[in-house]
Amino acid sequence: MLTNAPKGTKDILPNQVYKWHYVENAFREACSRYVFKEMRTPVFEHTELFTRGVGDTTDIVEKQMYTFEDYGKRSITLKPEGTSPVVRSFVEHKLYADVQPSKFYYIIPCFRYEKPQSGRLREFHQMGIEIFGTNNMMADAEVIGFASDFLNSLGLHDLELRINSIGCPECRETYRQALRDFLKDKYDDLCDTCKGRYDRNPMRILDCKSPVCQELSKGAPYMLDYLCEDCKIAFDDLKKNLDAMEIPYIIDPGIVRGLDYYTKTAFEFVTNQIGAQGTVCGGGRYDYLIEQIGGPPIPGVGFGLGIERLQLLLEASGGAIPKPDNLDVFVAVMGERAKIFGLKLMRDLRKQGFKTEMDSLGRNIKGQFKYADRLSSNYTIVIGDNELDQNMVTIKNMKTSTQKQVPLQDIIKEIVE
RNA sequence: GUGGGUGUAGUCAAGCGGUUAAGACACAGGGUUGUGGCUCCUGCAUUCGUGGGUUCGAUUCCCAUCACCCACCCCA
Repeated sequence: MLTNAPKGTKDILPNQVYKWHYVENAFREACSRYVFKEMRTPVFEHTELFTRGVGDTTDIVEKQMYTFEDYGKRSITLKPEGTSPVVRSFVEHKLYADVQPSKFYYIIPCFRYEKPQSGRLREFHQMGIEIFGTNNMMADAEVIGFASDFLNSLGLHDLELRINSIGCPECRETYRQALRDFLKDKYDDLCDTCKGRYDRNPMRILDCKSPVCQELSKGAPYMLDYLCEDCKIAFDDLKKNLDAMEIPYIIDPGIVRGLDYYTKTAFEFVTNQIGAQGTVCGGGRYDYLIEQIGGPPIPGVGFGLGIERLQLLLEASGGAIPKPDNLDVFVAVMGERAKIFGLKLMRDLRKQGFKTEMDSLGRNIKGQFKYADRLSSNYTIVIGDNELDQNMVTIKNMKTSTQKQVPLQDIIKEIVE
């Protein structure tokens, strides 16, 4: 147990971490082009932020949060998602007094007590963006367009973008009732899980996997048909914007976000290449969240993108992430004098910006070359008594297997070319 | 929370009731007392996730337990 990471957590090992750097750097660059500024918030927050923000009847809040009491008797929760903390910080620091709209991004760990499976962990990582302060569907389109561009930039082109409108609190309740009315006399035939959904979230019944429920829900009304005028205009607007930006999408009336704060726009980027958990990126609009948390009535829209799922997808789609070079120079030494000399040389080379390494296990010269090879060094510098006596070093190009003796002062010149 | 699958070295694995647990890769050392990638040699599991049970005998059969994986649910 002592040597096992906790269930649902994963170490990112040194030979894998370059993939994370690559993806994170690409994301930061995209954010820079789209003019989103990073916001860093604590790993934990007051529990109430999430019960109020995410919604206290959601699965996340009901049974998935890592909540504990600290020594000051405060109820603390490890972030289960990224949006509420950004909202909290926005309100706390009164950033709505800055020029609007506000555009933020974050790269964070999230924690949910889940049963782990492929693409689902208890600690996972999200990159996300948020736009606060505009009702304009341009913002929704920008957020979706950002996700699309970012994914494309990683060589991922065949993700499916699904969009939907889940309405505002008013029209959604009308719709739910319409759905219940439709299913009322079919209730007894629904599967057990859907019987539970009937009261709580009848919209879920529509995408139940059970063939019986699928049959029963045929002909059921769509949320899209129950949108109020305002929501309908917004959805049409969104589609118009996406068309203008030439972003392909499919309308999926089955999309329902699991966090209560969403309104109107809901979207997902989905793949079938990484198992059952195929939603790589999910987001939408949340017009009442900021107000609910105690801020002014300011609307917002954003998305969260799962880094682990992204990595799985990159793996599955063969998207090659370039491996960084391991080593420029290996300094091989023979004897005590050479070692002392090599130590200084290694330090100089590193100061000059070269990735440089020496052996510290006392390997013989053959062993040192083998080690240099394992580190895929471009050059190996050999220092022995001969070299020291002549004030020269031997430089071997490991790729071409050629070597020559050069004066000490010419080492760097030799390596650079 | 519910279901299914798997657990033999760092990794991939064979063995499936009988004396010392194949093999490959990796790793370490050597063949060459100053030169890597190829080749050759040597080393590398008193033990088969853990604990019980059955048996003269268990890595092999049974039970429990733990871990990992996958799916449902839900989500990133």
